[in-house]
Amino acid sequence: MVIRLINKTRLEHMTKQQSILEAAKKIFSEKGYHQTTMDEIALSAQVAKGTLYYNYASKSKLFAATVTEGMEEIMANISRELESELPFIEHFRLLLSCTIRLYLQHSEVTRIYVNELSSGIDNDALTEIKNVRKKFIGFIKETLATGQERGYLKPLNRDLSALALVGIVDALCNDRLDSPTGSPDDQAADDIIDTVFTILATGMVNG
Amino acid sequence: MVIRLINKTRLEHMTKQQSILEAAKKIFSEKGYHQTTMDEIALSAQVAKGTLYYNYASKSKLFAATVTEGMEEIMANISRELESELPFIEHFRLLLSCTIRLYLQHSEVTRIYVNELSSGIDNDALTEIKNVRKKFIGFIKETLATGQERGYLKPLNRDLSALALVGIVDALCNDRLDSPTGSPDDQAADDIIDTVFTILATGMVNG
Amino acid sequence: MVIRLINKTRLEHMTKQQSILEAAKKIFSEKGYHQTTMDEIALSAQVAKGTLYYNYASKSKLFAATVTEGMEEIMANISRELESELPFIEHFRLLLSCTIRLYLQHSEVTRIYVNELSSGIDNDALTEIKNVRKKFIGFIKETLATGQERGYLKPLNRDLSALALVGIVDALCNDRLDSPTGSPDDQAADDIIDTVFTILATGMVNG
Amino acid sequence: MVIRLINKTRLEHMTKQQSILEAAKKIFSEKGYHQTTMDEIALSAQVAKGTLYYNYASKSKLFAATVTEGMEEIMANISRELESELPFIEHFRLLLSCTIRLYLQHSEVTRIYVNELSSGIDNDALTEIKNVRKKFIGFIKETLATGQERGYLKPLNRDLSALALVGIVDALCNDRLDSPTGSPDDQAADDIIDTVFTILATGMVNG
DNA sequence: GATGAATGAGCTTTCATTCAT
DNA sequence: AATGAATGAAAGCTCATTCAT
Repeated sequence: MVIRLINKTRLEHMTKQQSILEAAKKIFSEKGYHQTTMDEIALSAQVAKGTLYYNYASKSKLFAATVTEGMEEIMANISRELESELPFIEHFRLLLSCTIRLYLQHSEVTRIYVNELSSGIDNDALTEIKNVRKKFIGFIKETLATGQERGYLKPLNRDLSALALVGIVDALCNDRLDSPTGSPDDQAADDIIDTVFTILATGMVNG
Repeated sequence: MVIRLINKTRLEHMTKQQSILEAAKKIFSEKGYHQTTMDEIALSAQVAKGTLYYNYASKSKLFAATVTEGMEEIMANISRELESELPFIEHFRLLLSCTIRLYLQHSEVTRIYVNELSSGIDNDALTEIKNVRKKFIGFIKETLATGQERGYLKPLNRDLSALALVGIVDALCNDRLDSPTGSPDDQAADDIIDTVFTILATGMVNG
Repeated sequence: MVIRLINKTRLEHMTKQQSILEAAKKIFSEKGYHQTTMDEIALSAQVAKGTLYYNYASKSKLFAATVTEGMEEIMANISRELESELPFIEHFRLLLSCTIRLYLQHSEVTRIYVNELSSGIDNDALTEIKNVRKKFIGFIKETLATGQERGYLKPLNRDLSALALVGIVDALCNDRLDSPTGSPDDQAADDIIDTVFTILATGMVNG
Repeated sequence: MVIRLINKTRLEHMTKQQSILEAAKKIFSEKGYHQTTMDEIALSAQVAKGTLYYNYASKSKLFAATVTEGMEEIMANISRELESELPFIEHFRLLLSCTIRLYLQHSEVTRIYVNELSSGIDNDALTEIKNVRKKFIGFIKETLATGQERGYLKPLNRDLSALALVGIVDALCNDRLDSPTGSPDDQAADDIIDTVFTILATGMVNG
């Protein structure tokens, strides 16, 4: 078992809580929920195992905290980037492009988020995670709703549309992160953004 | 722990292999890979635990066999339904509609397929499962390729397009299966088909 | 930590269930419920730890089984010895004498039984143990009831009388077993029997 | 986990030592030694966990202190009530009645005292607790000795007699405290006192 | 082919105790 | 005198897998 320790000097500037969360994010992302042990996280965060439990009631709570914290950061970032006033279609493109970019950038969290939504986490924690997902989809839905109200978007079922958007993004980003090259280069991100935008904006069918 | 046994008279017409696979499908689908134990599967299939290992080398191999067999049946069904000669756009709609219908119909398998692609299955078995997914996406890609070659579809990146299609279908069907109403009624399926078709064919943006 | 293994040749004539129960009886008696670990019992019974759990659902269930089985054997023995037809007062003395003798003989079980009735065993198991105690007290009550009905005994509250009898026996036997000399010799048993009989039959106060 | 805090205004009039002892008494009595954690005691006593260790070297020492302090208070009370000059038989009845009354009144301490004499407390502390018990029995023995010397009581083995007395009182009071009605009412106490007095004074046998 | 008792490595979790502040 | 974050040894329990029958 190879455990890469978090860079020492970074650790010194973190509280234990932070370094636990950091370590958890990394290892959950690499190995998935069930193949990650609390021992590994403790080792990687350079704290005693008891310290994990002093800060988080259980493995699943730590997991939920990891995902929640990570996704909320992503959502906050997207929100910030979308604040500018732009024509709707530009706005829509921006939504897609920054979502995809942040998905790929925060690959550790999103990998967990996309892949581990089921798989035997206890119910409390699972509920918490599903709530983040709902929040994220609700967030997308708002933009779509605005577009529909102003007549820019077709009056499709909003829930399904938002789900569709998220589904595309999940699938493409996850495949990208799974492919052997590893680090998401800009070229790949641009390809994904273009394809997703074209499909969602104008569909696949010609003229 | 409630284990619903498979209907007795059905069991009598099955080989042990089949009843194991049947039981595995049901339980993996209900509880996910990690929360399913070999004891439960044996109990539900009404065979001894040793018999599981007599037929499948390990839990993960049994899991892989379950998914593979299930998805291949779905793919065969889709192929069969697509054999008729139709104008391309009708063909495309048919692809979507029967994919979605079969996804919802075979909810046990597809639930597993969508949710458990990561999560700590050993590598051999994981590879096998990923191969089924590749096969499925390749299968979608073919139809898209035909459409592009004949000029019906825009010349988008084919891999990404196929992934996008599968991603939308995964997301919408899984959400449907997850929602409290439980049994997938036709109304819901039709909604999904319409929305997916509209989006993929003509996009979300108006005129 | 010193674990005395059960005599090898005896082990060969036992089923694993029996040797587990035997080992559990010995170790629970020596160290009490909480200081006994499942590892120790497994080691002493010469089975794997998993085997304990294959046969008993939990530590507390194993404990309950140990006490129940042991006490029921004692009760069966007392019953057998009381079958003869004797004048009531002889019968009463016999009840006391064989109870005390068997308490001291089966010191492993009775030590557990007297000392561990509270102390944090989970509720299911605790209920089971308390039921054995009730059964034992009920058993004593019957003899007292007979004596009262026939006019040999004073019409005292039967529950309290039975409790009193058991309380005296518990206290004296337990003190005896606790005292450094260890092995309960006949002299001590006879002293206890005489004292208990005198007190319970005729009281402490002089004529 | 429900922790009832000690009444605030009472707390203000106590030293930390006292409030720790008070909290310990309550919680040890409710849950037994092993199911009580130092966290709970600290919480209930409204001090930090470190403060527990500042005042008592270990959990078992705190436990021993709790029992010792409580039992010594009971013994002091009994002594005080027995100071009056009475005919021996009245004196004997008074010994029983005030012992039983105080047992039931101080149910928190006596419950601990009766139930937790074994169960894995470390040896130093255990010795201390056993000493209190010896002291209590010695205390009873004195009264019995006086009675024997003056010819009021039969010349039975004094140790065993004292043990018998304590055994009866333990068993009846503990059963009473364990029974669902909860609060020990006077009726119950009187029943116990009468029964115990009759049995110990004149025995169970008629005429 | 089929069985199920037996295994033991490995996991999460608990909690008395310590010690820098 | 008092604190409470941090510790880590130790425990109960799970379950995929094996193998004698």
